[in-house]
Amino acid sequence: MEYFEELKSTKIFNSATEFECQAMMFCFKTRFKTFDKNQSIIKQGDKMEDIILILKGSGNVENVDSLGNISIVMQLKKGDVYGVESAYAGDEYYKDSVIATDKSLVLFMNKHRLINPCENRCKRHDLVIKNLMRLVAESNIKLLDKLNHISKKTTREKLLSYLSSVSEKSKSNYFEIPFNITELANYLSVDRSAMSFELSKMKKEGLIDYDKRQFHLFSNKLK
Amino acid sequence: MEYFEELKSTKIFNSATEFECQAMMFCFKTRFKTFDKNQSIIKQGDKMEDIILILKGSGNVENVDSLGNISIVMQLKKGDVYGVESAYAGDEYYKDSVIATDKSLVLFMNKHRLINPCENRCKRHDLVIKNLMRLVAESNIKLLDKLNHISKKTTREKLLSYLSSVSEKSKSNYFEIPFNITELANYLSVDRSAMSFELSKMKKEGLIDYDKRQFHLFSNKLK
DNA sequence: ATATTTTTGTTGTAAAAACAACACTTTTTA
DNA sequence: TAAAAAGTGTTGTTTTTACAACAAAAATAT
Repeated sequence: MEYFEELKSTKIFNSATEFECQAMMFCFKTRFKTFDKNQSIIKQGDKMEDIILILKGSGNVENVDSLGNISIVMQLKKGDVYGVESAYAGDEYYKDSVIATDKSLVLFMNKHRLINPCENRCKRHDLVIKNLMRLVAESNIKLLDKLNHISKKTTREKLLSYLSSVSEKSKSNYFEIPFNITELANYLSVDRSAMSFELSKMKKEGLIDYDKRQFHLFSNKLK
Repeated sequence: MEYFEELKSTKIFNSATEFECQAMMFCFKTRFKTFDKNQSIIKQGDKMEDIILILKGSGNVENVDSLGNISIVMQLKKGDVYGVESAYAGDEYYKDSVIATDKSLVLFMNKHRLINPCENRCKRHDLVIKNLMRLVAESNIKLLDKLNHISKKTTREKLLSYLSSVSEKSKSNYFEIPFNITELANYLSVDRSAMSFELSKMKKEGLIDYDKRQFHLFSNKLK
């Protein structure tokens, strides 16, 4: 079966055999599709038919509001899904776009087939739902994390909250962030130039050092 | 069985019989507890043992950061749970407080017992997990909603984004918000006095009208 | 390898927000 | 029902932000 190895390595299909996977692929009416960097995997406003699973590569969930402001809602890595909450909420249209940030392989699964109890009684469906639960819980954590950062009043506080959290996750004061500067500004919902200015200021003050996506946080200076 | 009616009316236990509920109460090592308005149901930083379910009343999930700023993360209503994501993430301590906003009845369920496959093979456990999934998905939606509001640049935009969303949900331009003014400021992460000032300004401009928690949105004026 | 596009840092200016202080109102409590 | 506490609206001041514009650097495409 094509792509079985990729499926096997995700949290959602991890415990299924090749045969079971094949049955589910049929049951969920799946399609595999590849995307180049910067291609749209999902377009905000399009009719929502599928829940997607990233099998290779990565993507950004982006939202454009009525004034044209772009916000990066969250990032998707290998094994992540997008659309589960919306499917449960019964949304008809995608509320965000998903843009590939690398060459990517994506699995599209029919949302009704995936979240509703299976008439075909395909053996592993219940287990997949259980696995999905863990993924949705993780997505929740990501959102809470982001909320924590952007709830801060000043740009500096937002930056420090974000950088500290990445630093903590990587268990080091030296770490790489998964955004470029422009994207980080969109993620933190601040003006890019103002943020860039604030970063330089923090560098001058000896709070942080950085080059491209590489950061060093002088945590001893953060009283 | 005590409180069976309350359990029955929640999404998570909705499909279980009294006997099954009783078994699960034992299996999840549950405790029922009542709270007065403004009492702490959960204290940020306390050891996390339980996932809670609101059976009567309501509560606010609040987070206090290192600078003392209070943020209302989300609201919990009857049938809502708190702590599922943290349990999956393996958090040891509660990351937020939950404060009763009414006289409330709360069910405490041991987190390990709830989220792990059941050795006792208690019949309905799988179904409960599936129901839980829907709740976590809903909580996800709430967070995305909030994120949408506070990602806006100005206080006015935040207010309009929030008020529009409440208006939409209540399908009317006249609606009641579930916050007082101070709480709304904490929810939107803006300064209370500045927000109060902005609200008056919007009232003067004829964009909105309000009194206490009652709002009227003149949507025709919002270009 | 060169041209083109995108990203980045910097600046000045105008707008908006936070903060602090205070009087007044409403709600809670004893 | 009186006293205390909590919530609200308003104001002036200071700090911070957004916005616009531009040059330089880096990344991408041809």
